[in-house]
Amino acid sequence: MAPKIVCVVGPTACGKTTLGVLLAKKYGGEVVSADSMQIYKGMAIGTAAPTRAEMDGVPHHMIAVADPAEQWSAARYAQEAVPIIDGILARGKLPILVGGTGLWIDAVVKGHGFAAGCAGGAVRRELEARLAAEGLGPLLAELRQVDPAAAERIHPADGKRILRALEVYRETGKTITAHNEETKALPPRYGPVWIGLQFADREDMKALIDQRVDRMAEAGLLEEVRALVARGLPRKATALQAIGYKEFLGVLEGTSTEAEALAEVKLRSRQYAKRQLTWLRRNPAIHWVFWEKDRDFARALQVSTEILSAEGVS
RNA sequence: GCCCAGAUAGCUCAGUUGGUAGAGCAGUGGACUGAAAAUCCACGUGUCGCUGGUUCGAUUCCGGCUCUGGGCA
Repeated sequence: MAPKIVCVVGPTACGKTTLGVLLAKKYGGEVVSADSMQIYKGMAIGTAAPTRAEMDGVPHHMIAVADPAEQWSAARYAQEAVPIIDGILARGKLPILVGGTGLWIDAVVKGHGFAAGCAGGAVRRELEARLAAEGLGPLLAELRQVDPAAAERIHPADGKRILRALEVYRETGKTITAHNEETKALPPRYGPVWIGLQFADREDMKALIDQRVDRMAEAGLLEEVRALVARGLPRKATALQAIGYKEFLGVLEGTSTEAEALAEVKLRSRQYAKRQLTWLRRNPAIHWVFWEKDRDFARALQVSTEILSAEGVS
């Protein structure tokens, strides 16, 4: 029987952090963050990483543990998060996975292993160079040769996935299609109880996102970005792809005003939240807690408690 | 007050040599197995400012009006 863990999910700004802490305190748990940007150091403001005060004495893992110059991946995350979760279980405590990066959570919960190959690897670099030189056509044709199923499944414009499919074949001699099938058959690592937070009205979510972005700016997002850049972070670093950072970089470089950047960050955050929802909606196991106008955490905790006891967590 | 230019999708605009219109952005939905805050896909009816006129037919041409820019007073 896979050990029980709790997963708190939902779009950005929906209150995952707060509910995670409340649950941890109630159940004697520890929070493991599953956030592809909070993982990096020096990005607390723009990623709305929990502060000391917000953590409220609850141990948090996988936040600000990575050098922003590095590029982390779902695979690397899972590699590091799984032992931490197992450690929490071994101490007789409840692991609470809290985060907005769906793929990362799945990578931990499911039996998934990722096939070999990684960003910056020789094969990847070679394929990227070919993509730049020849365009997608030849790569897609090659994929059709080695893995017709993948060529069929992946959209012909999705360069990233075509590239990865080819990479897997080159690195392992096995198709990504075969790899996915094998990995799908693996038993799940954990027995997750999914709690999803979401606004009943999209407008309320928008209002809260706007408010939160304004607060980030007040809290010194621009200075945070400046500090990252001052450390010599390369422009195309994954960490600088984070919403808020790439836009405020423009302010530092003089290509946009702070007001423009602010509006852009709000917009991108909204679109990001929508993508997160699309990812989560296909997971039928999630128990959704819908916020009305305001986020009523007492009620959310109450509902979560009922869900957890129904699922046998105590 | 006069002159000029605009007024078309939520926004910015294109267009129709007269046969009721289409891009980008936004929005909505979707995909997603080592970049995932990434990457990619699908979805376009709106009194074509109002009102007269010409016309078989006007969003398109003509007149008037309203509003918005800019200029002259």
